[in-house]
Amino acid sequence: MTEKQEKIINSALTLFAKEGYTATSTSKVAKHAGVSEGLIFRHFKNKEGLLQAILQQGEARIKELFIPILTSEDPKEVIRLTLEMPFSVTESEFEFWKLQFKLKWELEYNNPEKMQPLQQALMIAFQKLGYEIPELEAEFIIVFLEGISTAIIKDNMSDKLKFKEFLIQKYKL
Amino acid sequence: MTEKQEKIINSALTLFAKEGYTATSTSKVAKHAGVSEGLIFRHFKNKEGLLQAILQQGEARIKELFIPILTSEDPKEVIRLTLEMPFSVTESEFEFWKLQFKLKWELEYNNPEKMQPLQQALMIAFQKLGYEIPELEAEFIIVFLEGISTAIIKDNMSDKLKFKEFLIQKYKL
DNA sequence: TATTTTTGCAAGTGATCACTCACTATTAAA
DNA sequence: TTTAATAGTGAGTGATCACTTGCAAAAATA
Repeated sequence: MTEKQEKIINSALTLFAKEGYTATSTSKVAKHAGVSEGLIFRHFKNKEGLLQAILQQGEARIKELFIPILTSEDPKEVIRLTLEMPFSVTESEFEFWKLQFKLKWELEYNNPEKMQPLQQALMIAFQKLGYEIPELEAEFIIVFLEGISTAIIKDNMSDKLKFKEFLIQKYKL
Repeated sequence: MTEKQEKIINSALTLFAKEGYTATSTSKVAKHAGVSEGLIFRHFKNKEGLLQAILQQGEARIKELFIPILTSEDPKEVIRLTLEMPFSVTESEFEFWKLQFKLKWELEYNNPEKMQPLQQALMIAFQKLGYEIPELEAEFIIVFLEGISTAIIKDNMSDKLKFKEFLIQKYKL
């Protein structure tokens, strides 16, 4: 991975997350990265290839965030870590996180199965805690996660800290 | 409103909701509607004007769906009707509903204040029911609504009916 | 050191973009 | 029935789109 190659990926991530994939031209990416437009196609074949490179690189980073949740034996910790996740996305991951949501609507990128290991872990956690319908409790959290994430990315939440504490209290974690 | 004008609006709504606003060209809209491309600009000035016409027309229809919730005196009914809303979007409103979500991410259309009357009504409902922190309970529902809507539009919900019943039971409605 | 491979750029390519313009057909008012 | 306004068309416009090509510089390999 050359220095210019990384600059292209970073610029593209920034612009795709801000303006959207379709609305961002390859010439804009090149200008932002300070390289010739042709170089994008030399390295990534086409615009779609550039996007895939960004996604591949980002998903590798995201996967690590799931490890502590999926390996925990304590059911309350599983639920707490899951609910806290959207509140603890770092500045550096924020752009990639936002891009994921944009792509879900802009292109028809639909892979809910990405969430399934988490949903399974949540179900087991609720089972351990004696909830009546653990599958639906787990699905409830997954569905709710989408709402929290949107509210945080769009900065529509009145008080993040208060809301987080409210959730923890609601599930007695 | 001429017949061709309506055809343009309907075609644009369909295509914008399916392919996205930026990715849908005015020539595509014209072809789908069976009119000349120039007519779009005669009637709506530009592409943005066409979008605004769609939004204006749709929002008028949507507002009516909120009336029964906002006028109800029964707190349990307020909450139940709110939670049931995403499950009862009719076939004919589905496209417009989907478009709303697409635009929220594609363009930076961000007007959370549209939800505020509903959030206020929910807060009062939770207050009447004696909940400890009614403001956060109301915000919780609003945030959750985003998640349910996404799951339904993207068809990611295992069993809509079961999930709806689960929600009603959860709030003892 | 000589040769090959990779990296990079500038200047293109045709296609498509949103939009305009000159003009005709239809409708409505005078 | 004449006049004026509106509805509608089709062939354009320059700008921008994703992408290609030819060639030079740099780096890696021999």
